[in-house]
Amino acid sequence: MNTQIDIQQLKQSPVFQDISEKQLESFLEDAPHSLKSYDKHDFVVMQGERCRSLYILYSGKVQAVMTHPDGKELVVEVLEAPVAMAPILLFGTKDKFPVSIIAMEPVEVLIINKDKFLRWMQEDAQLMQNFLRIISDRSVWLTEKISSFALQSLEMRLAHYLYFHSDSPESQSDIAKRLGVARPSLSRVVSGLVEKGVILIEKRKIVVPDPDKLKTLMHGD
Amino acid sequence: MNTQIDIQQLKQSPVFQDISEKQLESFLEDAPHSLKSYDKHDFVVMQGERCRSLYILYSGKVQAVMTHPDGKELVVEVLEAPVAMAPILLFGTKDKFPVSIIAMEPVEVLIINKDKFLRWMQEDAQLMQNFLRIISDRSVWLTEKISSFALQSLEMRLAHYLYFHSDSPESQSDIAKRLGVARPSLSRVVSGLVEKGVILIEKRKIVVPDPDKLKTLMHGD
DNA sequence: GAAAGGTTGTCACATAAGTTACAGTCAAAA
DNA sequence: TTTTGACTGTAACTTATGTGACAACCTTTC
Repeated sequence: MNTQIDIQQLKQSPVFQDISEKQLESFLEDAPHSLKSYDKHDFVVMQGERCRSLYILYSGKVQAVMTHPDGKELVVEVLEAPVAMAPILLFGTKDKFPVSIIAMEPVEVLIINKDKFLRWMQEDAQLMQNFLRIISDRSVWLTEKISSFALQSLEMRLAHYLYFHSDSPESQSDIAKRLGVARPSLSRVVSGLVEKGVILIEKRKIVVPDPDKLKTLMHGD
Repeated sequence: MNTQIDIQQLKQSPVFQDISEKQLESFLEDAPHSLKSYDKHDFVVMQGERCRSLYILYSGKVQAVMTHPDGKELVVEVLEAPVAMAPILLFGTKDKFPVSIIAMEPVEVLIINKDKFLRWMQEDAQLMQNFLRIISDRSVWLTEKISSFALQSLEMRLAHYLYFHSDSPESQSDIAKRLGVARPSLSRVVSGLVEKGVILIEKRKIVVPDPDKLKTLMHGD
């Protein structure tokens, strides 16, 4: 199977950090791989689906979403190309996606044979190290996320979120999904922060004049 | 530094699964390591502390606890020897413990030089694979945990907890800490389950006559 | 420019969980 | 046995968040 992959593009991904172009190129020539396209709103992967390949987001932007039987949903993270999509599943005991992956815009996904990749990784110390760093950092990030859900109020979580996403143009509905709360609940807390003078609303967009004010709210007043 | 380490004991740990005794022995002879003892209630590690060694719980039982400024706390997990204590920190970008580790009984911790261990891991494919499996599985577990905190009611989480811990003799206060809620709130939900006939209380201990009944509650009625 | 569809603010109400307090019960220690 | 301390049930009250609904507004499309 041969597709025209831009090595330069791929090299930007943390998985291939400090891997030479030559190596990457020769690996791709050797390993079976394919490039799949998806339209906006398509499900790239459904929660619970089996996975026995390495998925790399080659272009575009996707959401990782957890859905619960009763309809509630949580947007766990947003991924932008180029980045590995579920590195955990390569080595874990379970091989089912814990989240659904949904295209937020037209998207291309590079699917690479798992066994070939494993072998390559065992030969290339740098690649292995990249991989270990990625999933280790991910674990730390997940642990902190648990802490925020279990121990922090919505106001703290919103402050935290805005502090790190002050520039992004997300709607309040979207932010609500990322924080796992109902939209009116979020709106209420947003109004609260406006009254406190921490944020302002301009043309329906949340503006943060002074991020330091948010910081004081992030760990409890 | 030489301490009398029982190789048999250590071999039971998932990190050293399918590693031969000989190898383990010769590694320990080569690598600097030490064995530290802690009493019940001691802090083995404080949240935020730096870590540049491999910590292996050699004997005893510890809790991993997250504490928040306002006093709320969450017992993230309970670890029983022999098991690696913070495998994430070996390869991640951050090197600070995201949780405190507290001894639940007298405990011994084996502290091994990180660089030696890394080198060993790069030489031994089996060890590397064990390690990858452990942190991958951990990520899946953390992801599911986030889902339960963000999307599930306390009743669902309690049902889930009891389903997997029906035999353990934990007090309600302890369970409350594991679920990250106030003790009276948990007591209320426990009473609710008793009324529903799903569990019963015998001598202050929660008894689960029929785990299948719990299962139906785990994912929302 | 009108229509359609999505986004926001807000309200009234319902439910879930936190807080504080206190009394009853059990179990270990003296 | 008595005492002490920890654990439990529960009550009254507060606070946080969810639910459903609606009108106002903005943006895109026709």
